Amino acid sequence: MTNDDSSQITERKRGSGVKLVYDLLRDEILDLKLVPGSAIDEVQLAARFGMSRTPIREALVRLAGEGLIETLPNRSTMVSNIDFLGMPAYFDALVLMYRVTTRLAAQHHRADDLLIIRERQAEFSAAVAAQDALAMIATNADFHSAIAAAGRNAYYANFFDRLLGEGRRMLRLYYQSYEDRLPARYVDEHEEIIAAVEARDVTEADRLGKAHGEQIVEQIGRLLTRNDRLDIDL
Amino acid sequence: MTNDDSSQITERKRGSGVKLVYDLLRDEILDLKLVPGSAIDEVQLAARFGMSRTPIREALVRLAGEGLIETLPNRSTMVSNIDFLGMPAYFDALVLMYRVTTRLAAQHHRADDLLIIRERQAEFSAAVAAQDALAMIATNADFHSAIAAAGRNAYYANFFDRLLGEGRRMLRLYYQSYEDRLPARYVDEHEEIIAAVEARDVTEADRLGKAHGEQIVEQIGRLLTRNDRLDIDL
DNA sequence: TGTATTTTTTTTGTCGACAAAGAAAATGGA
DNA sequence: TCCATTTTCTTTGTCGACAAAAAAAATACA
Repeated sequence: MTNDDSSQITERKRGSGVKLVYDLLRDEILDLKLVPGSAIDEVQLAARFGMSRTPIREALVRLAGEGLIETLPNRSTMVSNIDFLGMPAYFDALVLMYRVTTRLAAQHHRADDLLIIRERQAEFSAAVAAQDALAMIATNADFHSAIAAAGRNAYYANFFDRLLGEGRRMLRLYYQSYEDRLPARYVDEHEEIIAAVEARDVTEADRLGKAHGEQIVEQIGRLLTRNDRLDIDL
Repeated sequence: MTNDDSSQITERKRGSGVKLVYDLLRDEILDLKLVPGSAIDEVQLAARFGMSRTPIREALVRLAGEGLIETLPNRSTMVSNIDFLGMPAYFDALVLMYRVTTRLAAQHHRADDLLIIRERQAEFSAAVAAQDALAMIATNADFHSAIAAAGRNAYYANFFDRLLGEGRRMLRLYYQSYEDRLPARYVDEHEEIIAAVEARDVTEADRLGKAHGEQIVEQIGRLLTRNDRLDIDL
């Protein structure tokens, strides 16, 4: 069981609590362990983590800042719903960022960037081999995040990270249904991207980034049109 | 003294305090009333606003989430420094967003969007006429934010808003030196943009957005190379 | 039985207080 | 006088408690 919460009330370092709660909650939201629309109770979380409501609250504020939870004034805070109506806009932004970050990585990457990128790709590849859907999704996001970091534009990288986070939830929907269908293809595409980046072939990097993004978008779109009975309310 | 804080301790509605502090602090940061690098004291703010540290803290957490303040663990939190080293990256992102949002506005705007955009343009024009530098900067950002909103892509709009916010600080530096130099030109350019958006001329909107962005970038660049003795530490 | 009103419950927003973590100041020794 | 160590001071991080708001339940009335 991954969700074993026999939380021993261990001594925590001052200030580490917020990050702990934030990271865990963020992961649970992005992995859809916390269903969109479900309520979040502060006191319950406080009990679960063995701490006061204050640090919990701070973590929630940060999550709200990223749009991962929504907080009705004076009333319950809940996990944000996936904005299906906004998906065209999302995909538009995502593909553009795929292009821009890959292109910039080809231009500005340094030697050690490639090491990190290859590491992420190895992790992704391992997750695919292990058929671990959750790990695939997370490591895929990490891979592209590393590409963005190599592009040396913090503004794009931040924005892209946010998009990838939101994307994790949609990909989770995807892999819930089609489980281990064609991720091998993504491994190959990642390899191509790495090659283009290493060769500093900006045009090719741009093309591959665009193709990779549109690929994913198309897959998700196909899922949503074929299997539109989701256990999540719009 | 602009900072006259004879704050009468008036009754506030529950939950309004955070927004109050957040908005005011954000404005003060973006207008450079709070100097980058200067320390922020929670108890002082609490006294100033006549409330407890808790809502102050929440406002600070949100500001930190947007990168407007930085918080050293256990030690003072301070207004974020302007990242001059990252300026090329910033300008790159800014110009791209000028293009994308203007282009999308031309595609997707609706009738009432234009009303709002014209309103913002009127406010900007008024600020220029009144030679009110701070108002010029703020209303200029509002104008482009309205354009982005008309583009109907919340992801771009959010990102662009963040960039424009950061830009307000740099523009503030600009107008501190060159005061009321050539904003009239911007008014005209805004009018051209409005016309292109209204005509749904995507190509022209893209071109104008790009030109407008590069214009501003060039201005700031010229300032920084000519007058590099800033009263702000890197 | 159905609806309006009151009461209770639940959950958030705010507060004051205290402990921890550094930084600054004070002390002591050479 | 200079440096190391201890002490004080400042500022944050966390806590438990209480009040406000809204929802849910209970009550009263037709």
